[in-house]
Amino acid sequence: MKIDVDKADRVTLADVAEAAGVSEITVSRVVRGMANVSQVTVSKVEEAIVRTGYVRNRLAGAMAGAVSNQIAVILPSLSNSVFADVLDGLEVRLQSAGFHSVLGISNYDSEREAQLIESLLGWQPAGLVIAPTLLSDRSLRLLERGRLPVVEVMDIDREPTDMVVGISHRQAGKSMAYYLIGRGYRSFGYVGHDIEGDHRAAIRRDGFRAALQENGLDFETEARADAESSVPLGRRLTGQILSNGAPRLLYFSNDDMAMGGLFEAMSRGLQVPRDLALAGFNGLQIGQSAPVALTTIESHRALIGQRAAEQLLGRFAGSEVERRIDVGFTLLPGASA
Amino acid sequence: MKIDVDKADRVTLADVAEAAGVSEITVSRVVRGMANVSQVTVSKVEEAIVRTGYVRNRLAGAMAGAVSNQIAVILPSLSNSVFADVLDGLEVRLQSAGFHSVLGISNYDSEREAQLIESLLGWQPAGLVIAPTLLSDRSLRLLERGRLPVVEVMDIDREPTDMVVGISHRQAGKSMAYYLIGRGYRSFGYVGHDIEGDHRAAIRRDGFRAALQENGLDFETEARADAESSVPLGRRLTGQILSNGAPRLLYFSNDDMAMGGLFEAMSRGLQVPRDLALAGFNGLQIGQSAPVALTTIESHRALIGQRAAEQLLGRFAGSEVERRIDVGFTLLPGASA
DNA sequence: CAGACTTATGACAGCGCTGTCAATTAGGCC
DNA sequence: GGCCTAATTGACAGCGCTGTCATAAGTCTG
Repeated sequence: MKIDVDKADRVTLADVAEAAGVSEITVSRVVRGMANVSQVTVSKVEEAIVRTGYVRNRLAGAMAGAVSNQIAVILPSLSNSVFADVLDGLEVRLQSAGFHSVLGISNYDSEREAQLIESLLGWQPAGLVIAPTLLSDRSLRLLERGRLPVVEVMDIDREPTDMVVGISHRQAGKSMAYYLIGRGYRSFGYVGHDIEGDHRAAIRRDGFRAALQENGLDFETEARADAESSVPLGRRLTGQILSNGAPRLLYFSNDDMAMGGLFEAMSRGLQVPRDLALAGFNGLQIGQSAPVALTTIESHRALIGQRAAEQLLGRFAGSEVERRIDVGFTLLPGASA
Repeated sequence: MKIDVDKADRVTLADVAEAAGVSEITVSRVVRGMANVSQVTVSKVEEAIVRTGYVRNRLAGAMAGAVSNQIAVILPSLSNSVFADVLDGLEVRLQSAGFHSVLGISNYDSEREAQLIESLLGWQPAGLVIAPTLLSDRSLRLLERGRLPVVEVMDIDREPTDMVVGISHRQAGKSMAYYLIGRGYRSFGYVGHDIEGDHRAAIRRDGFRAALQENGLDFETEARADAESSVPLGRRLTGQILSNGAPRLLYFSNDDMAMGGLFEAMSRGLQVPRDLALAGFNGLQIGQSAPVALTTIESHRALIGQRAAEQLLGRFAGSEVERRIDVGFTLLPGASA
């Protein structure tokens, strides 16, 4: 009964074909905008499509062998605007090429990540973009078996399974340290969020520290918490550090944290950078608009998304593409350090 | 040739069935975790699945009549963290129920929105969540024909096609005005972004203004730009207003804009709220952590996403659900006004 | 105007899975 | 032990579309 009702009003290619007086395959060709159909037929079919209210069933299309226009996207989080930016960049390019993203949020959990990969792969997507958390062995096996283009995004500090687009977070950390040392700073502290989960933040910190050590320096203090990065967390940790005699400069795990630090300093009536200097990472717009513009590193997140999309599109088009794309970063010398 | 290769290493139910010495349908039941399979068989099949490296093909599953576990999600933008928050809330609930979202970004363009609806509907999703821009007639027709649960999110100020989850932006605007009038403010200005595209911002402004007029007041100045909302834009427009004798209080189209205003005021050495008072909308975390906490309205964005997900899940479970859910908003009395 | 193409259209099978219904086996009871 | 119910398992068709190959119609040459 219910099935009958469904059948009755679900419009299929066959219905359109009948309405237009042509065969299904011809309608299919019109729908897909293929060239080898005469103008007259095209008009007839288009009219029939409108009349019947046909909506293409891509499920069936993809099943029948045509490739899917879905791209699986796996990100660790969306509450951090960084990944929203990447997704935004991706979407811009993908959509204009007629693709959609199917989303999965791993929440920095490598088990969940594996589940997501498996589950999303089940939709036979045309490609996969992932900002990996840890990529368990199981995940890697799935990706390799998948026979589909895979782009890992964000950091290029390790060997990609297939392709990778991002920046070297180690270099980003080092660059900032060199810059600051060059500016004359000699006393450093670190303020970070949960860098177990966010390994890229950990790599930046390591890079920064390595550069310090090259110059016989090291962090004098570190404040860390097991929470996701946020402005209030940055503020709280900075407060903690300031209570016990702060170093000259604080390096933050990212701009959210650094904004918290800046706010805390302002609240205490400190002069930035005279009394306390601050540096972050990401180049968030808000940091650049602050009364004291943040010294930070612009990580070109949307560009990473766009490039990732282009890598996939290139592969689909059959062209040879680079396996590793470094979009580079830009040090933004603000007023905060 | 190529086809042969594909066939050779694409593992299907049939392969697993053979490996386990049972029928396809039995494997299918195991994969779907159905109850009526004996323990012995389940183990045999699970072993075979691992051995063959089988990955479920949901495309075929959905085609064969089982419902899809995909939810179409259409948002106007992702660069605004507001929608990222909604999406985040959605994902939390959907993922734990085994659903995935297929994403579309309309970029506040109603033509694009219609295209996206049509295109995403082609994947036969189980449900649709949309933060509508304008919903052209064509879009509405598609939604009605779609015979699938639809949740419109963000504002409940107009009649829903099916279900709606959000808040009344008109009320939000009014509430803020009442609060500020109650605090003794009598001189108001408005600073806004492109409210042609963002009709919700327009509604808030209208509500605010209506409340002013109830009290014989009105905006003394307005500064607007045709751009998306952003901190720098807020800063720039505030600067403009301040150059020609500002009103006592500035009402901003949202918190991003208000943060810009706050920064501009600070940069000019103004005391907030003594010299200039500011109010925003959204309750962004950063505004609450600022040295002068922003007076604003918390719009519970993640909650909207979660509730939208629950509406869909409720429908799938066959339960009767409300057509209209007002998640409410919370006025956050900050120090800025 | 025959022969060689090019263009337009269609028939058919099958993608991998699941709903339906039937068949088989096991367990319980008098 | 025979009959009945419950638990397992399987056969079969078909979801809506597109790739492949075949056919029909039109276009050009010399």
